[in-house]
Amino acid sequence: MFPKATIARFPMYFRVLTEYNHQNIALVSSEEMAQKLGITSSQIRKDLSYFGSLGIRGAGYDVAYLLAKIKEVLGMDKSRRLAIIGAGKLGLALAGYSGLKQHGLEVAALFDTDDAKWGTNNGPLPVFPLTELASQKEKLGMEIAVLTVPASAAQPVANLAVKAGFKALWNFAPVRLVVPKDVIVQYEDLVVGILTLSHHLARKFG
Amino acid sequence: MFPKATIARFPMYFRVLTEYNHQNIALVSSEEMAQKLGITSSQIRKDLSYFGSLGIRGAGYDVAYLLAKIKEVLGMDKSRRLAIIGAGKLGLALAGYSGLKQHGLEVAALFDTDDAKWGTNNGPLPVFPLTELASQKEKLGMEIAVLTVPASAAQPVANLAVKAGFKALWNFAPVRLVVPKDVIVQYEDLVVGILTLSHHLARKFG
DNA sequence: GTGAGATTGTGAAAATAATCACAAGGGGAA
DNA sequence: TTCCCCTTGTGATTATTTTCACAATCTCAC
Ligand SMILES: NC(=O)c1ccc[n+]([C@@H]2O[C@H](COP(=O)([O-])OP(=O)(O)OC[C@H]3O[C@@H](n4cnc5c(N)ncnc54)[C@H](O)[C@@H]3O)[C@@H](O)[C@H]2O)c1
Ligand SMILES: NC(=O)c1ccc[n+]([C@@H]2O[C@H](COP(=O)([O-])OP(=O)(O)OC[C@H]3O[C@@H](n4cnc5c(N)ncnc54)[C@H](O)[C@@H]3O)[C@@H](O)[C@H]2O)c1
Repeated sequence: MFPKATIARFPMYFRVLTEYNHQNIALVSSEEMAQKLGITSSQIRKDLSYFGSLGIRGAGYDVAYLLAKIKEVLGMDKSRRLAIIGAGKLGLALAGYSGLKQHGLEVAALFDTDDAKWGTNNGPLPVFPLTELASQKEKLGMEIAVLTVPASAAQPVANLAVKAGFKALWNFAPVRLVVPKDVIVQYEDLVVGILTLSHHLARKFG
Repeated sequence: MFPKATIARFPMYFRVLTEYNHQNIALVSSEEMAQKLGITSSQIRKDLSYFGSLGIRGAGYDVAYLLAKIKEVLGMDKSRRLAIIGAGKLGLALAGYSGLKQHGLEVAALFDTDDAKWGTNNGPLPVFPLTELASQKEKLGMEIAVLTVPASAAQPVANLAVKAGFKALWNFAPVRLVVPKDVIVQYEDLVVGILTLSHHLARKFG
């Protein structure tokens, strides 16, 4: 129903709308948002048109209403709970990232095979042995598994997550995962962004 | 010359080719790579066709040669040095990420305004006061500035980076930056990935 | 050297995404 | 109410990306 490219822009819209909301601005035009976001206003209108007709001609969009709609389509209307598997450098950084909560995403627990990491010494969040993944999933109601383990561990960990009942995996390891087709995997490859920069530098300067 | 979408897949190709190389496999077919990567072989052939004709019909692609070509186009033939600005949770995770070096990217130093972070107590890398950005850029030969500062600091920090002569910024703060048009900004919005998952979960389950 | 089998390279077609351009409303002043 | 101004919503157009399909041509076994 919503194009992928449109879904990918909604988080950005969510953030500027939240800002307008805090400033008690009730109406905002596509042109105003476009300026702030560095994209075209027709892009915004086209994206929002997939909701049906929710703007007010001559005036703009109702900030609070649009915000509610975007939250709904992104599944932010109820808070979703995450399990972070791999309490290493990246896993702990994500666990302490306030941006997640601001988008309705709550890290409920971390998991690791290293017993030195177990317990609550790493901050407010508990680190459990990986063997407890399935039981804690039920207890804490977690829906999304975040994979921040070394590449070599990613596939076995994914298998465990699938067996534990996770239907959505957010994978930071640079590895393609094989999973049943009712399980969705979102790959996060940070190297792409910086190598794109490197590519442009190489073209321009050498 | 190379489509954006193609450039975005090169890092992935680079990794499987490196793997084949370590296994002393000299030739690889597009179908073999495709299987491993979960994409179509025609996608791979089309991507590689922008180099001109470098495969061997009936046999496949020369792993070492293809690797060299991809390195070249991604600017990995010489090692590029990075400055990480913001020695917080994410900045330190990136500083300790071995994947960067494996792709020819070397973190040379971190910068922070917080004097408690200055020095070399955070590991092998020095953390400098932000005021030294320009001078250290020259001394260490850094080309890319990585912004891992709070959203509110991102624009002022970007201004400093531009003034220091950086022509490429890798920005993790959820903020659009205004920069001169000879400066490239690559935005990294981690929330997009996980909200895409959340969206799918909401469609499927509610 | 020849033929069978494999794999590339690439035009053409299809799918997806972005931009354009303007008719259709809605707001608000007088 | 009427008229003017503003902004949406969207069909049409253009751009980009992916997929298809197969001729071209290379390898290798014999
Ligand atoms: N550090 C970064 O900034 C960064 C950036 C992008 C991608 N990544 C990727 O994220 C992953 C983690 O990177 P990192 O830098 O945090 O590494 P890390 O070594 O700091 O952390 C990995 C953690 O996973 C744990 N672990 C190992 N095997 C496990 C298993 N089978 N089950 C559960 N836990 C296990 C380890 O004990 C460790 O705590 C890697 O795949 C890396 O490529 C990291
Ligand atoms: N933590 C994550 O996993 C994560 C994920 C995605 C995006 N981000 C984004 O990355 C940025 C940093 O996040 P974090 O979690 O590392 O925060 P953090 O608070 O741990 O680190 C921020 C660091 O920036 C420093 N700083 C503040 N103002 C500065 C300035 N003007 N110049 C230089 N340094 C300055 C602080 O002293 C601190 O060390 C934020 O914009 C956040 O939205 C973080």
